[in-house]
Amino acid sequence: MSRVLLIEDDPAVREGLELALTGHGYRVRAVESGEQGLDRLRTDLPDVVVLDLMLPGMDGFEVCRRIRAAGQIPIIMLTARGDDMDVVAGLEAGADDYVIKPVQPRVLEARIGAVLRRIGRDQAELERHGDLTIDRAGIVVTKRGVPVDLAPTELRLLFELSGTPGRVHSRQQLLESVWEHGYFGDSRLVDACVQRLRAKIEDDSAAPVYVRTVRGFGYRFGPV
Amino acid sequence: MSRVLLIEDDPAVREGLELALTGHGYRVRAVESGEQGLDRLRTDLPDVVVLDLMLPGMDGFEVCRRIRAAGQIPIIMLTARGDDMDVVAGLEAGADDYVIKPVQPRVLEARIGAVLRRIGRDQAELERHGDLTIDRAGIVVTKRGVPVDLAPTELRLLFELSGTPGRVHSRQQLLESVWEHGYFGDSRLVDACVQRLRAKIEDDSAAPVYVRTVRGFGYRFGPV
DNA sequence: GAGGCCGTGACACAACCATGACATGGCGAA
DNA sequence: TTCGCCATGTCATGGTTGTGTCACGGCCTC
Repeated sequence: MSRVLLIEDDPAVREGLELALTGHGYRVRAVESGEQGLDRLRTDLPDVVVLDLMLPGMDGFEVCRRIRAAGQIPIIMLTARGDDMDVVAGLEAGADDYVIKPVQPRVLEARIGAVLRRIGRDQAELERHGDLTIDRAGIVVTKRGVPVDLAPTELRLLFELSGTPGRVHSRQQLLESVWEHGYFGDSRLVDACVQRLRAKIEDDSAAPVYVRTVRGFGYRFGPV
Repeated sequence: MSRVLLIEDDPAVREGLELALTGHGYRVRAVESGEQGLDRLRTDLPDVVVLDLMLPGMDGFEVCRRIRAAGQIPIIMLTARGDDMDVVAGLEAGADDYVIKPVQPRVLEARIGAVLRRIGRDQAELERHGDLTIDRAGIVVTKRGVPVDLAPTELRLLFELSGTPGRVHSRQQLLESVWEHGYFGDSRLVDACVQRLRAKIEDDSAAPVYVRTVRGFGYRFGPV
């Protein structure tokens, strides 16, 4: 089931499209401004963004550029009939496709389907946590777009922690889930691995942002 | 330099677009009927087809379907303003994109650019991955135009890996998908096959570009 | 201020992978 | 049919990289 982020200020259009898309099996998140859309982007990780060009506040082109900067989520623009120059500008701002208003739900569905087919199984599954991007399928972690070179155990540890952000994992739990085979040794092993991981993903490993220590309990990924 | 096959019966539009596209660095072949277009398709191997829907003789939808049947060359439709149902039908017939008449050359160029950019990282009939071209239908792999002689298992391995570029395949997964029959033996078998494959497709098998090792996890085709 | 908890760096060995050699078996050519 | 080639699986070797352990020292908490 694919997730669609719909950014459209006109309530009638928004609700109509939301209904139509939901009815066709998409999970839709509909918001009414670019700012809200960019907020949602970080938490919802949609597979495709449908973006109205004419928005109050931040305009569609700016939103488009910012979404592009954040990753490779495909963008379908909604544009007023006849504004060919808008189309050109939108495509140059990084949009993948456009649909001319008034929008026929069937047309939009066809376009979304086409975009998803193209993107396919490739990059549908990127997790973003602040500056960090985690691609579990590709086993790639990037920070601000730069790949980070992590060892296997460090990767498994990061995957485990980032799988449930905000939750504290005890050393014992981590030994069982990351190291798998019943482990007898010192639980300080986890500390060592955390340290190596921090050295690679944190800006300042003395003040970690991603992997935080919860004194007396274990480690937590992400926000406080 | 990309090749465009333009199928358009109106001489004024045809010549105007031909001129504009040529001026922007495309090699354009312009014909005036679907039949001529299909003929040209075989000899010219264009990177993209621009197809008018309203054609004398064989109509655009039929041409579209036949181009699709012949391969995965992307198709951009030219459609009359306001015919949303034509758009849907065109997309269902296999078109990748559409532009509404009257056509602004800049719009068409942007659409062609967008389509070609997508192909770049996606797949046409021939998948291109850097210097490597994979023709799954013809079971042919060429490198810089030179056919590479691969053994059956090496081919299956390459197909499996390149089918999901960027995704890491574990040795176990590969044993199941490439070797099929429930396999007990050493998973180092995969290593051996990878090594043989590399010897044939990599420039420097010590610094592989196509099939990369992901230590502790498996192998990945393509980009980092 | 004391005790416990954690971060840090060093180091040895263990795991992992590339490589080449070799045995086997299937298939086609003569 | 027989021979020979080629594809494939197995194994041993060696180099590289990752990992577990330890000891020390700092910091937080009580």
